[in-house]
Amino acid sequence: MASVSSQPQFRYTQPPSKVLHLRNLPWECTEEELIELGKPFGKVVNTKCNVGANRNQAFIEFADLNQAIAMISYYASSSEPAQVRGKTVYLQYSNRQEIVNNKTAADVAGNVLLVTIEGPDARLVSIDVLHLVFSAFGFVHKITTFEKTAGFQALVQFSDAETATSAKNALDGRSIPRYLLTENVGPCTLRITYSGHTDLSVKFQSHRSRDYTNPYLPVAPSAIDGSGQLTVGLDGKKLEPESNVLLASIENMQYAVTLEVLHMVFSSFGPVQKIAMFDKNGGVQALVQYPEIQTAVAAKEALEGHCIYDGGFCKLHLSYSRHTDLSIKVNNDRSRDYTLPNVSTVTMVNSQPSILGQQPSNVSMVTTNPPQYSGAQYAPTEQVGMPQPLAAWGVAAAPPAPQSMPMPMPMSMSMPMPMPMSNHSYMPPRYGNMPPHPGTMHMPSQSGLSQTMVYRPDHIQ
DNA sequence: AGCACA
Repeated sequence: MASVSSQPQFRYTQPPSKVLHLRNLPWECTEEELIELGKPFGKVVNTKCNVGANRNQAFIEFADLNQAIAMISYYASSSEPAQVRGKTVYLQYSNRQEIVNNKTAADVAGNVLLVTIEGPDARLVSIDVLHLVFSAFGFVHKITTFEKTAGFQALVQFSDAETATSAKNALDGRSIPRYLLTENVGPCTLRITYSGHTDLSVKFQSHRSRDYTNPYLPVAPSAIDGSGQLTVGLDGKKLEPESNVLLASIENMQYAVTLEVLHMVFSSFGPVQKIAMFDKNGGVQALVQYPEIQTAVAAKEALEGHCIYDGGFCKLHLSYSRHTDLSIKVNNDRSRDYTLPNVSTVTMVNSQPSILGQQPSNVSMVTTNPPQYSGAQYAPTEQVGMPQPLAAWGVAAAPPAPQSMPMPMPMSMSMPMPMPMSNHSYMPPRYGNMPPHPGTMHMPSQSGLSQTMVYRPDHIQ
């Protein structure tokens, strides 16, 4: 009962302190402005701004008590009051002797970001999408994801605080571009603060965590079945059984994708036996049959996510079909069996003006001499055309140019392959003449290669 | 216009 202090809550004179209390500050007064204000009187060693319910109070701590006294004394007798941005601020000694800055980790810039993915389908966002998004700002060392009361969160580790800061500034409050998400995933907004961590501990490559600096890290046992086969991809999705038949869906189909175009694109990997195109929930899909599973695998890995046309148009999404042999009933503009001894069909395909350049789409040649996609083909060929990643985020100010840090050790399971055509005899098309398409932009791939430009027809200019 | 989220 006797514990209530007899001290008045506010006194009109206070014992000197090297900490000064400021009030009536302008909205969102910065630390810099406080330092500017105190600097004439001594060394400001600490500040705290945005204090109080109205966030218009602050504290300045001087190195020496005499400096604080000098400032108070000066303004006590000055005809000009202390001002910040023309607003009079009121000074007095603080009733504390030092500023205690309970800066949380979230306030201290660090190399690791705490990312909260907001949205009803947030947990459907794969770690690969996060990696792609954050790689636009620099090499991402590690990512861990977890569920907390705050929702679905990720820790994203960069080399340094500067890189992390540029990512934070550009991405905080923004939504992941729709084209990076599958159709079943709703809008996902990113909330980003700094994490107190400096180095994440990643034990396994899994659908929950990755260490991009250590591709030899074992894959999580939970992702491997009894046979030692991967049943879960590193993105956490179940791996479909491989098949010689690919299901291609075409996103953002601004231009007609014909059977011939598909044949040409897919023939780069080996002979295409059959193609069947059909409409599926508003889009166009196609089944593409190779004789060999390996060919389909190569085509899928190389083409997945890439666009048939420059500019983000006609983006391919590939999966393995359950089919192994398509039954083509009729050769028309939607379906074709290239194995039939139908001279007119073969002639037509081979006499197609060689849109791809000099390379004839000679099926047998490709068959006997399949393209090899070795590491040498990682050589970036499209730096000129590297799009700014953030246009899709609706950011007015251009972000720093994406740094295409090469992976020290590419993880073959998650690395997008460079376009197979890049080093072929014809040149990949450059950005330039394509009609712009608002709202569509490409994220840079981890390898630094553009993800676009499978093929560019002459008839589109 | 009066002292720092617990």
